[in-house]
Amino acid sequence: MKKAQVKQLENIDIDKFQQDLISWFEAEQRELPWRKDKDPYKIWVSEIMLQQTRVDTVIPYFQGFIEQFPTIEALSNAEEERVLKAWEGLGYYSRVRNLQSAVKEVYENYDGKVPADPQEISSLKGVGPYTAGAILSIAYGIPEPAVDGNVMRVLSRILSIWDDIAKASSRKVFEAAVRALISHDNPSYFNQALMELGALICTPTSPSCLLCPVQEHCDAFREGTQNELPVKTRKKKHRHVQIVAAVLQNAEGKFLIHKRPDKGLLANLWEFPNTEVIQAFINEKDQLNEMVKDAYEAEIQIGEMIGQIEHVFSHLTWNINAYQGQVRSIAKESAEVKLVTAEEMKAYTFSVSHQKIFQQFIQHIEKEG
DNA sequence: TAGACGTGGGT
DNA sequence: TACCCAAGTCT
Repeated sequence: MKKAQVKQLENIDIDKFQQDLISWFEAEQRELPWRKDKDPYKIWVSEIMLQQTRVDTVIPYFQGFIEQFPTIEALSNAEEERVLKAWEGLGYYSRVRNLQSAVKEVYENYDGKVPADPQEISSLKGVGPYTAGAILSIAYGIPEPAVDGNVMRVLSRILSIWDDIAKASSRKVFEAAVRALISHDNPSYFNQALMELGALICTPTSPSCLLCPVQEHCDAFREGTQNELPVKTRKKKHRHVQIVAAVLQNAEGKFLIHKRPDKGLLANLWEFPNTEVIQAFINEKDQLNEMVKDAYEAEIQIGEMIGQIEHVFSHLTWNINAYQGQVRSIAKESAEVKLVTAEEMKAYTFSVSHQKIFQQFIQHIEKEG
């Protein structure tokens, strides 16, 4: 397949291709908040948010985040709890913890300036090959490839590259192609145009080839193979986990919440007491009771079920049976285990799954009157 | 290298 | 319902 790729590269008029692509981008690019200036910090924030996330979803988060943390210094000095709160609902929460960690690194060791060196910027937490290339090209005009899913889709079609883009090893094939094609006059627009083309024209299903500014350069269009490319093997189906959870209140009406561990799923986010249901055990209420007694040294009374929730992650599904109940006593309040009022709870960051549990609780209360 | 890591939207 | 998809990175 490498031979074929080199062959297609030789068929391309690179100057014309760059010109057609960039002219189209200049005319058709969307107005996006992170395109207003070239502040490397803002470009960086936007690129992290955009990872595996739609533009429409990111826009309000980007604006709120930049408002709260407008500079490297501001983010560097912010409390993690506030930073997580600004990310609440965006998903892949390790992104923002890595971002803050990397921003601190830049603040302390790079005089507060995002490094313009490929090796230095790539050493920052959460900055992989795509993000490094995106920041270097967009903020600094350095001709480095920024290969994301769009770029692989677009170039697989233009150059007839049949490598499986689901495999990590394929990325370097596309990086080599970009290095051969990229405009050294305007690497920023070149990279952004490739991605914009993938988002607006060269879409995964039913691409708009008739509107494509680089149609004449596209091997897939010539061959009629645009619906077969890119090659992407499918993932295995994920597992389901049964969860029992409870919204518990003490006599004053305060809610018992718990901070998750600093590694793994939903790291450092807050949650309502819950545990995985082990089949070969007693009933689920008793299992939750045991967990709460062991982990929080609390005595609780679990009452009615308030709802059943299915929450789908990318790699697993939680089927949650949610209850309400009371906290009779608790020996160990701590930095990770707290009793808080509904108002105080708003300052804590919860995953969407646990927000759903609380919504069930509210609905149940309203229904009871 | 493949699986972990979120969420919401589309078919 | 059950996939797949969206500007990836880490382990």
